[in-house]
Amino acid sequence: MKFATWNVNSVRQRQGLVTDWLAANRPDLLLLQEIKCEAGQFPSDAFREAGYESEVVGQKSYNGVAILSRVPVAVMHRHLPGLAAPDGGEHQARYVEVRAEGIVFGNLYLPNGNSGGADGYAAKLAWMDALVEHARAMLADETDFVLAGDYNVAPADEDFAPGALSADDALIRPETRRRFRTLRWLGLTDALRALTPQGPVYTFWDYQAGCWPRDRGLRIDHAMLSPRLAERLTGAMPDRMERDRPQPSDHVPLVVTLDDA
DNA sequence: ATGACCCGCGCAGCGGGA
Repeated sequence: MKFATWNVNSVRQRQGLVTDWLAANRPDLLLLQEIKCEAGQFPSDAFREAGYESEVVGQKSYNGVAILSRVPVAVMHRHLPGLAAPDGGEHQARYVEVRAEGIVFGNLYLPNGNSGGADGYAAKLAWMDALVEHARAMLADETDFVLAGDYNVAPADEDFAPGALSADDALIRPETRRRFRTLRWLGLTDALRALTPQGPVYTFWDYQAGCWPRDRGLRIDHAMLSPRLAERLTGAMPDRMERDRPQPSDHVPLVVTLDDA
C-alpha cells in the first residue's frame, strides 16, 4: 500500500496540482495539511471525480487537514485525543484520524510555535505531549498506526540547510527535539530517515530568497510508523519534482510504501 | 554583494507561515 503526506498551503489554490498528482501517483491515501478553508469550501467533488473520497476537518482561513482515500475508511478522531480546546473555543483544525486497510492513519499539522510568544511555543509543546500520549496508548493496544504530517520539527542539524534557521527557532529548540525523540524512543520509526540514514532529504523550501534553486530546505514533514509497520516499510521519499510545478506549495509530498501484510 | 514570497481576508495591509 502507498500513502503520502502533503502540506498544500491552501487546497483551493492547489486543487489542480493535487488532482494531477493523484492521477500520476495513485496513492491509497493522501494526507493533506494547511487546506486553509472550511469543510464546505473543500473541493470534494473534484477529488471524487479523481476517484477519492474526502474526510475534512477544516476552519476558516488557517490550518485545516483532510484525508483523501480510494479505499474504505472509518473516521476515528477529528481532533487530537487528550488535547484540550482553548478556553471557551473550538479546537484548531490540526488533526484527523482514520482506519483503513487495518492501519490507523493520524494526519497531523503541528503548531509552528514561532508566533504568539511564550504562549505560542508552550502550545506547540503541549500539542507534542498529547501526541506522545496518543502514540503510547496505541502502542499499548498493539494498534498498527502511522502518525504523519507537518510536524514543524527539524529533528537533527542535517535536517535544515546551514543558516536556514536560527538556533532559537521553534522548529529546532531542544524542548521541541526532545519530544520528537520521545516518539522514537517509544518505538516509532521515522520512515524517511530509516531508508535514507544520512544527508539532507528536505521536504520544504521557503518561497523567499531563492531557497528552492539554492536547495536551502528543511526536513519537517515526517511519517512515523509503529513497529510492525516499520517491518513492512519499502519506500519513503519526498517528491521533489512537485516543487518545480507552477505555483507550487512550499512543501512537497512525502510518499511512503508498505509491503502487504 | 547575499535574492524578500505566499495565503486568506477583503480591497489595505496585516497576521501567519517556517
